[in-house]
Amino acid sequence: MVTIKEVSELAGVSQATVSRVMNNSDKVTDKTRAAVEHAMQQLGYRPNSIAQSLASNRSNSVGVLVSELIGPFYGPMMAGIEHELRQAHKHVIIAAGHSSEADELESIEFLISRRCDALILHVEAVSDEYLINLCRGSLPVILLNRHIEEIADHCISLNNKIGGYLATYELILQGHRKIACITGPMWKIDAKDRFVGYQQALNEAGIPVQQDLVVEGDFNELSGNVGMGKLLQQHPDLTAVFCSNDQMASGAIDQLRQQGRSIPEQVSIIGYDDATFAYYLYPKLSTVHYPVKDMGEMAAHWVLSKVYQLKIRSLKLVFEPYLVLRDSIATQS
Amino acid sequence: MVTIKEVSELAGVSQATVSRVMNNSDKVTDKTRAAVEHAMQQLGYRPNSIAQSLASNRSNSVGVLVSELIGPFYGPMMAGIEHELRQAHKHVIIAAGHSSEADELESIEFLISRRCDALILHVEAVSDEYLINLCRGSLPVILLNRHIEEIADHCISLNNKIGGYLATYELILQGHRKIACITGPMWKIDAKDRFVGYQQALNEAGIPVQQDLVVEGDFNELSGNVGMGKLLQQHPDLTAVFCSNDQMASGAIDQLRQQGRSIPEQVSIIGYDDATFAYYLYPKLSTVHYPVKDMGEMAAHWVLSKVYQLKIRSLKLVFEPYLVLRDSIATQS
DNA sequence: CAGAGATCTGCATAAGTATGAATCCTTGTC
DNA sequence: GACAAGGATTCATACTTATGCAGATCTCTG
Repeated sequence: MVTIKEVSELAGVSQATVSRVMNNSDKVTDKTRAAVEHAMQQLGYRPNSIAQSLASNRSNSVGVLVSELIGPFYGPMMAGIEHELRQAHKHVIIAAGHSSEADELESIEFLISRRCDALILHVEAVSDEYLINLCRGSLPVILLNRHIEEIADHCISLNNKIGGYLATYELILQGHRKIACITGPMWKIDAKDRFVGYQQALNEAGIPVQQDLVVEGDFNELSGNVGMGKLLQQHPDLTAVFCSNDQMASGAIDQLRQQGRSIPEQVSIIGYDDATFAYYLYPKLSTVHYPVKDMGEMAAHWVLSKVYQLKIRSLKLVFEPYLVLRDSIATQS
Repeated sequence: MVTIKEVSELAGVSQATVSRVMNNSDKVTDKTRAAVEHAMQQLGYRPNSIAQSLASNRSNSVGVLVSELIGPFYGPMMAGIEHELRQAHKHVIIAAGHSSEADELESIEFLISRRCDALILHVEAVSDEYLINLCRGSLPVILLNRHIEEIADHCISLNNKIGGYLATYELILQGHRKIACITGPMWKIDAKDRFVGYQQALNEAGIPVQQDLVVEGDFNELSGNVGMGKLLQQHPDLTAVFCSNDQMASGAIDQLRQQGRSIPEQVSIIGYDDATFAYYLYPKLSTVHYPVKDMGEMAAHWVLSKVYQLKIRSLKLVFEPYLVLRDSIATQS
């Protein structure tokens, strides 16, 4: 590998000058710059970024930890992050946490030991306390899809209340009154917020919230299927269901179809997340779009601005979801 | 940050000894080892992996380039790679190429300049020549999902002929005789091979291959939709279709439904890839499973064995797909 | 107990770049 | 032509760890 030294010798300057040419930090004459650049060309010089990192105490790499690499979330998120960071010539080092606390902690250690300049975390299992502590440290950390009040300025999250509200409001708007809800696991703040939005929309429309129109799922498909079964048993006359994510919506659709109910003619369905497969469901699922990619981009922007001093137009920390209307909702008269 | 020096001072040994304790390369007395480890504990020492890399000329990182981060493919692939490499404490640096030659080339440069110990590439746009050259260099490179004869031992690929064969064979087995095919773009070797498998299965069954039962698509949904339209126009009596990927299968299903054909009762469909959404289609799509995750794992194994001298049981370079039968195929009598 | 041999430890240097301090050179002024 | 001012360049050192070689210590044998 050709080093800065060889370049300097060929160009007839010192190593320091070559370094300065690369970082165009200090003033360099056009003439010497040209000479150096020519020498670099000629030798096919590539700076050794490891050595750069050691000397500058900057690794130029950002660690990204996601709870799961598989699933509809990770792709768009990573795409957003990678795209933005790369333009700034920063490296993305990834790690997966597999939704287990031990794994997530280990992954964070792993990334720290790699001397990442910043961390973008999409974690589930790790405790608030740990994260608060982490953020208080010297290593810049941004949390994706998680909101912790004490370190709110380190959190990029989605306003799930609005999402739940929008979904329910749309159903109301289409004339539905008997609107069921299959929630996510209520210990998850996301699930809770979405449910809050649901209640709020009903309240505003003067429709009482009936406890037995609400079933708690676990964000997996099967629970949507089972939940739908329960709901139909108790309320055969319901006309619409808000599912707290698309997986459960898919399960619910299966159950409805099994019972011979047509969608959306007899029962309207709305999901949440706008996962890739939502489009492929039949009928194509109307849902609440979760702007994961935008949020990934924003996390990258945050890092670029806080860590690498790039000027960023604006930093938005709380995102708002929006409706994606497809074919799973019908007007109820 | 606490360095090896501080550790050595606290432990009362030299830096070299501390280094040896970490790498347990040379013999170290249990006593001194204990002293050193105690000191490390006490100071909360974390080795600086940047410095390690510089000194050892090993970055312990593997560059992974994928053409697209979004899409059903890369999640499982990345998961497979990350999982295996992490167990060996290697870092994964990712880059996306966006299916453009310039971007892919730049990404490769980018990863090389990061001094990756090896590269795992999933590229589309870059030429064979370039890759052959790259593989001839000193940096270990493995190609995922691409087969180039000259460097076959650097390629992990899927036997697409078998896949096409299996899919078609299954349709024949279910009694179908009038089997159409929506291929991918024929300049892609994958698409071609899948089609070859289709032809072979028909030949073996003594069914003539009819050119007007074959339509060329572009792997996107719309082309499946359009292609299906054409096929139905010319052959209203066809009973089965082999689609060269799941996206096109989805498009074909839409078209069939639009024309009031029931699936699988009137027309059977089989896809290819087993993308996540295949399960969510209606009817749940029977398809050919593409073992992306396994292939990602194998790429990681390859790297671990070639670059880091880990012992790996076996290296498999050509994978075989298998059928996943769900609800989109019916028996034809 | 001497001495050979084996085992362990320390010294010194190397890896490639960044950067503050010091020096050199250029330019302009009188 | 001398000198100052300021810009361009170089010098020297730092960043942190790995490792060949030499030296130190220990173990065992005769």
